Amino acid sequence: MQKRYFSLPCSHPPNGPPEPYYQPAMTAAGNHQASRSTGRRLERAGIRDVAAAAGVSITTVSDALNGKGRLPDTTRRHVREVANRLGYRPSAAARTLRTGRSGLIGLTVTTYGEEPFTFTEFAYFAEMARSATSAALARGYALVILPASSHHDVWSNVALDGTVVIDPSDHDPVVTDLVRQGIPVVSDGRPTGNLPVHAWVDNDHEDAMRRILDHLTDAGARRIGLLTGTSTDTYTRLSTAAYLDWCERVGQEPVYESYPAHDPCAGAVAADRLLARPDRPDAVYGLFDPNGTDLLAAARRYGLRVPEDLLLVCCSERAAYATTEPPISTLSLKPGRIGTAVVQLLIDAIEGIGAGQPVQQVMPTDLIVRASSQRRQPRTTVSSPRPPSGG
Amino acid sequence: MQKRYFSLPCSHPPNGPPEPYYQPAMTAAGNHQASRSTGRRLERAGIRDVAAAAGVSITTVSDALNGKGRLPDTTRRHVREVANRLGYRPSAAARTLRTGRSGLIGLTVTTYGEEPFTFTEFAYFAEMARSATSAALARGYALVILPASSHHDVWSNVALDGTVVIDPSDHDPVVTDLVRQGIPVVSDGRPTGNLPVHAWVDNDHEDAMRRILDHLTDAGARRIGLLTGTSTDTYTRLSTAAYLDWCERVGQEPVYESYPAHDPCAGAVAADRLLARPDRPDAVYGLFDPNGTDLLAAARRYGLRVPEDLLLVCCSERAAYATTEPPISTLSLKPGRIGTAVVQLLIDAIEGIGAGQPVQQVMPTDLIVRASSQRRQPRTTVSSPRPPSGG
DNA sequence: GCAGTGAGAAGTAACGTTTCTGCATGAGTG
DNA sequence: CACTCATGCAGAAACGTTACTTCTCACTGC
Repeated sequence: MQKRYFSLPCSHPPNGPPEPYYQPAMTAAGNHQASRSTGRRLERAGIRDVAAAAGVSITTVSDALNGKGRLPDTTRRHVREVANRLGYRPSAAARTLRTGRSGLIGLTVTTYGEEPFTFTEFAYFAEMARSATSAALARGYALVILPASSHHDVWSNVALDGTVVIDPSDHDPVVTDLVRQGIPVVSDGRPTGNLPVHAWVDNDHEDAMRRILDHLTDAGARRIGLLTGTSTDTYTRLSTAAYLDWCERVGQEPVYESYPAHDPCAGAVAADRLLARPDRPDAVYGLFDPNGTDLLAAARRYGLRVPEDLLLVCCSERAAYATTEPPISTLSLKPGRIGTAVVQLLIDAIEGIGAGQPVQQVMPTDLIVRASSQRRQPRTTVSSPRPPSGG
Repeated sequence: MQKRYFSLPCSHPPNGPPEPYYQPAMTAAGNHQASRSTGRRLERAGIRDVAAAAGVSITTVSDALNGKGRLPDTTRRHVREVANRLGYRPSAAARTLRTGRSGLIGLTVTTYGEEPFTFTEFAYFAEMARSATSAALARGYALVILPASSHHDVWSNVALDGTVVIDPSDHDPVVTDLVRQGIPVVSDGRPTGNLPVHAWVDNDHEDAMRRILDHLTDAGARRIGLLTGTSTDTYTRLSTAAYLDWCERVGQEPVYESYPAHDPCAGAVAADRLLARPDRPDAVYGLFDPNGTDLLAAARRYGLRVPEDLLLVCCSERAAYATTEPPISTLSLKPGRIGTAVVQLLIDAIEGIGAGQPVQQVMPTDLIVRASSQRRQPRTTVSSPRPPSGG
């Protein structure tokens, strides 16, 4: 026991708080150590040491600490006290090897460049990761952050009970490999292609689109434009399809511009293009996080007032949109709820709850209405609606 | 191989993409399985199966795959091919148990409430975590997110090679326990008390404070106020001390208000208090992330123009401060660099590089000067400096 | 012809748990 | 009184690696 303290920069005395049942217990560990030829570094007390010190078998120690077996409370308490006194910590590796459970969940984010996180979806990811961590912890699991397209080494070096994948790409090799190994995978976002995930959680993007378009119409919009992406992920696809669908239903000619969503500059250019069109929309919804500022800047360049001349909504989790001039209405995907749901489904799959049935869970979104999409503002004089410039 | 697919909600045919070298290889695993009495779930190929299939011993397999031992390239290649064909993945748990290395690093964030992340430092934490993850991955380690004051269970359930602690509190029980187990701990932020971390990384807060105060003076400030915290963490302590020191040196009466930094509302109140004082400062530095908006709002309430009547700087990583009206100068702690440095030090300690000497590393900060702290603005007419209202 | 050498590979003991099985003992039954 | 049966515990076999030691040749130099 003292030896352990010698090598540590620890200033308090080697004798801990007074404990009952004190015996020269570490001698057992000492003998044990002496019997082993390999001199390892800092010797931690193992289950054997506890068993020897408590005068029972290792079976009894294991059972006592794990609440299993048929043991009277006296034995259980005694073993626990001894374990405590020796500072015994079970080896996670040994337990994992034996039980096949590591208590570890992978959190995988798709990477666009070298860095493991995408910046475009950062606020979303941050909140999602936060809630996922919370949810996992609450059920006794910890999250390991892993990049989707990493060196394979890292992936195979960590024992995962399951993995959460955010926006998996088509035929993601990592996901396929994990599933092939029998490791449950749950994705945030509908998997494209036929990626064999066990479950997924996604927002109801079609419903969200309809609600936004209706909201803009209610606010007086006559021609609603869309800023969308060229990529083929489900979010973009579903949203754009819902927009086109809505246009057809209400009889509006679609007015949209698409750009590669992962290119931060392209958004501003596309926003400009959209407002430069002869059939300029009097309301725009931007599918991606930076579109709010992009559109606001473009509107300024064209001398358009928001919301008087142009109504604006964008999909984002950024708190900053509450304090822009004017504040911009946003659609929140509620990443916190998603993160929680994904983790719950994954752990259910890991623990065999729900019979391993694949599950799809569609989550609602939140439309946060701010000044940018309201013609009638509470604290302002009512401005008469302006006729749209092109129709 | 087919059996594995049966239990999966996988819609594509059981035969994957065409693979070279296909043989009924799983029979090896099958026999292996048959020889064992316990019928476990999905059988993964183990090193034994590879050895049997390749017609060599498990030692040879291990050596071939790990690049060790004395093996001719032919054997090595052969073993690798067989391993590949069987889809062999070494068991991380077994490796960890045997080698004592898990390749896992804990990332611990102090929690104020129930949630594992602090919101106040969120932009800082996000960037720090991102870069720490990158740095760890680059050296073959993965990060596990763990809350500082969590159920002890989670901590002892994961085999950690080391831990990064962000802003450890006084005598943190988790840190003390980890160190007692001989697990290297490196902290972001100087440890308070005599917490026995192996190394720490921190910004040069005194230097930062001096630079900011000098900058504000250069911009015309006559009386510089400080918005600071009541807590006793080193950041607050060092910064406040440096401020007082500077005041004494230049002969200015200190003008500061402190508030509990973890209370989001208190900041706005304290900002108000600061500007309501009879000896109102004509420049303010806010130590915490939200202080920029707090102070801007307070200035508006008092009819003070920024930067004409009040110069403003605050310590934050928020990108949003670049687009406020006016844009606010910020001090960036460069969390990316910190995250990288912390991880490097930790992995050095884990791998025994640097002889286990405790290391302290002080990192520079970045002052990002924006309109809020410049009386002379590039694109504006020069406004004559106003006399400070109180002195 | 024979010890010496070194390559190539096999044998086997750990690593620290959990869990299955088994062995006593004593109390309750017909 | 033989019997079941529950209780309290111990023994030992995994779990899947890695690493240390040993073995077998074939080839060298003397």
